[in-house]
Amino acid sequence: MIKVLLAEDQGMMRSALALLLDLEDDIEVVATVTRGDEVVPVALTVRPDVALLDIEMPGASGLEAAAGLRDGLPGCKVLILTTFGRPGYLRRAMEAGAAGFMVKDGPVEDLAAAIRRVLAGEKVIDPVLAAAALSTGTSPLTDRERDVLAAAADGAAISDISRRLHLSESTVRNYLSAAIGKTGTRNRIEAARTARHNGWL
Amino acid sequence: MIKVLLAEDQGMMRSALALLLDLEDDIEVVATVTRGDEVVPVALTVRPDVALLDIEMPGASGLEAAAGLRDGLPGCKVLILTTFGRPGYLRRAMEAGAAGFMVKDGPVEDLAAAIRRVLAGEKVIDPVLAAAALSTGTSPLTDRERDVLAAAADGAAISDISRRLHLSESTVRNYLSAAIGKTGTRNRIEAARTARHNGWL
DNA sequence: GGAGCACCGGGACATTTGTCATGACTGGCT
DNA sequence: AGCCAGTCATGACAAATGTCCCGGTGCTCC
Repeated sequence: MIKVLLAEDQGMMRSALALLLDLEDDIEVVATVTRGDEVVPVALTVRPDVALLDIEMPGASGLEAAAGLRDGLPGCKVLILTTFGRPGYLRRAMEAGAAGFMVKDGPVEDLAAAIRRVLAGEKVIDPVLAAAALSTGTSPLTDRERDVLAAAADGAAISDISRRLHLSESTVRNYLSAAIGKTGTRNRIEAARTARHNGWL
Repeated sequence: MIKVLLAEDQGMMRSALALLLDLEDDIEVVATVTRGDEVVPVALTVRPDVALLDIEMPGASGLEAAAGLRDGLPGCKVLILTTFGRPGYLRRAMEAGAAGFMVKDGPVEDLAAAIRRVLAGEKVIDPVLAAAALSTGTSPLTDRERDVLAAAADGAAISDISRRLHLSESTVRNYLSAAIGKTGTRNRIEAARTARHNGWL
């Protein structure tokens, strides 16, 4: 019996997946959590064989949770399940020690198959996405550029960002300008869009 | 037997819902579509009792599809199913003749119950959301303000927008300024955010 | 026949944003 | 030691943005 931990914040998706996976003869969902920061503590008590993690979750992202599991429960295989096939997500998932990366596309049957395959030691990765991740390359943004761009993305003015990050306004402008240049865009809005699209944010 | 048409673009959610609804004794998913503009044509051939529509879909939104069904197949009840509980979405859904509005939260069991209730002639609406929709009120933006704000939201500069919408740059600035004022925000990014959050975009 | 509103545009203005050159400090790498 | 990248900062400048006037057109409603 394969013991699965399911982390997914959207209620309907969570309950649907749990029901459908339980229908499989060899799979048992032993725990479901709705927040990223609940993954590791719960996993430590229920000891699942596979953790199925959404990326966008409150508390902590699935990628952070994956890194936590690698350190805290190395025997547990991590399968990332996400809505968005962002190249940067895949890259970060692999760096966090994930064994598989699936997009919430394609039928649910694939999911059970993927669970069995990661448990058998295989890596499960969408080939289209893998190619995109390789072609897009790694994020060109430095940590600070990412911070500043993320802050700018939700409408903060230069002065707001400078206060939030304890930087001078000039510095913020420089980082923002660098981010715009590196993303090949023309303003902060476009820069934030492409960064998000590539999973760099 | 309740005949259901399911419109949902995300593969995993679509197949999961279809499977689970088919497990119900009195419900049968007679058609699934992945695009908003497929809803009406398919519905006209399969004649479902209930249409379960996602809002965010390629081709046409679920709200547009709902309006199309009201005109083309008035006997068919429309149940909107969406990720985002935006007040404006609910309002527009009701205006498009929807019989119910559900958020993709809460368990899947609710869905089957909602289907039976709309078929019985009831309106099914999340009470929390209904209150939010009433308190938020209708969109203060005029058509043009919405157009301009939507264009600005994905990074277009004033000059880009003026070309795209065949307006003078002065006019674009005026509309944008009006949108910022009406949303009570400080720049186009914040304005776009709150407009999106309220379902005004 | 006003009053009100959505629409479209112009001009002037202050503010914000983005660019560029420059420099200091740090830590890592060779 | 020299070199490079990342971090933080200044100042100056051009360009874009946002605000506030103003004017005109149509349309609807009372």
